[in-house]
Amino acid sequence: MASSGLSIGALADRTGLAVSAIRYYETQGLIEPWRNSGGQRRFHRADIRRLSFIMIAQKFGFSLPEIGGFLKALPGGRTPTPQDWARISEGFRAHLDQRIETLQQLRDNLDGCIGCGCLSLPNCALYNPQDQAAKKGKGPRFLMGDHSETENRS
Amino acid sequence: MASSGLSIGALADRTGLAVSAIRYYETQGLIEPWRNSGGQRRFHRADIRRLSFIMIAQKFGFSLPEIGGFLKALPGGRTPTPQDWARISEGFRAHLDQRIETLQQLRDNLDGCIGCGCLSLPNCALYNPQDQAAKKGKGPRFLMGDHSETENRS
DNA sequence: CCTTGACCTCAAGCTAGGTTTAGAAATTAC
DNA sequence: GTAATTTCTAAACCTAGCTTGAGGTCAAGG
Repeated sequence: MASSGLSIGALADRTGLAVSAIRYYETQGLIEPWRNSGGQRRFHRADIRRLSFIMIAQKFGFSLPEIGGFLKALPGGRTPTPQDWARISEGFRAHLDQRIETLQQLRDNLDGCIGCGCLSLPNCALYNPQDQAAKKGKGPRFLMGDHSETENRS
Repeated sequence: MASSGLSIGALADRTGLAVSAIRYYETQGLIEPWRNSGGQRRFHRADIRRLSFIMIAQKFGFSLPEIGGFLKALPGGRTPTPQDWARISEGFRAHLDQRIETLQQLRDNLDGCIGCGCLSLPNCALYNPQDQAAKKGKGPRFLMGDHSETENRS
């Protein structure tokens, strides 16, 4: 019966995505359906998983191009195996750990700034233009110059 | 000399922000300059710190409306003291911890999915529509229905 | 066969967070 | 006092990630 692929509507139902979103992902190269004789898109059942991966990665804050990069690790020409998915998920997890660590570093720097009570130190790690905080010595951009704690208005 | 407030350009120089960005923040209610006799914006020196807080909070991924919410905790009518800033930073930190924890929970759920190798369990915590993952029992949206691991193409 | 619903393409619209541009007025520098 | 710089407003434009709408086609059911 359904041996000739899923319609876009069926895929939308299975994933919870809007039809328009799936079409958009196609324009972004994240999914590549084929067409039936009438020109309608047809999807592999494995694409359900592919779209689900996209949704999950978005939850983690990755952009569509980044997600496309992850998906390139999947084999072309055959249906990905569970092992393929496990491999891509591990690579994904590494990026994720990186992201969490960066946030934690930023938070710890914030703690330091709460400690000093100023939020305005020129050498405050939070003002480093790189997300890699606390890279002291590497020409920290002088974002804050206001260091008088008790100025008055008017 | 400069006792009547900072011009927008001076503030831009002190913070590293673009002049246009500062004006935009004003339209979003994040900063409220007064006007001089010629109609030009004038800013308090304390606004340097305010803008820096905005920049930091953005690094952490908060939206401008969220940041506006944090800033409402600052006193109106007087220049915020270091203590004021320490207080707001602590509230901010709580949101931040929450955000990190949510990410970690998601990551741990991903680990579970790597473990099961499927990425397609209907009860997988990652498919919960809420960012609060792992809320089993609360009618998890059935996002994935594909559970045959070895289907073939064509 | 004929209707209805799903699907097609293309273009425009939307939110967030801004930047750019244009023309005019204010301020600063010499 | 003039020239250069800055600032002003308003509107248009930009990217990401979509949604909506118009107008037309395809597919499935009775």
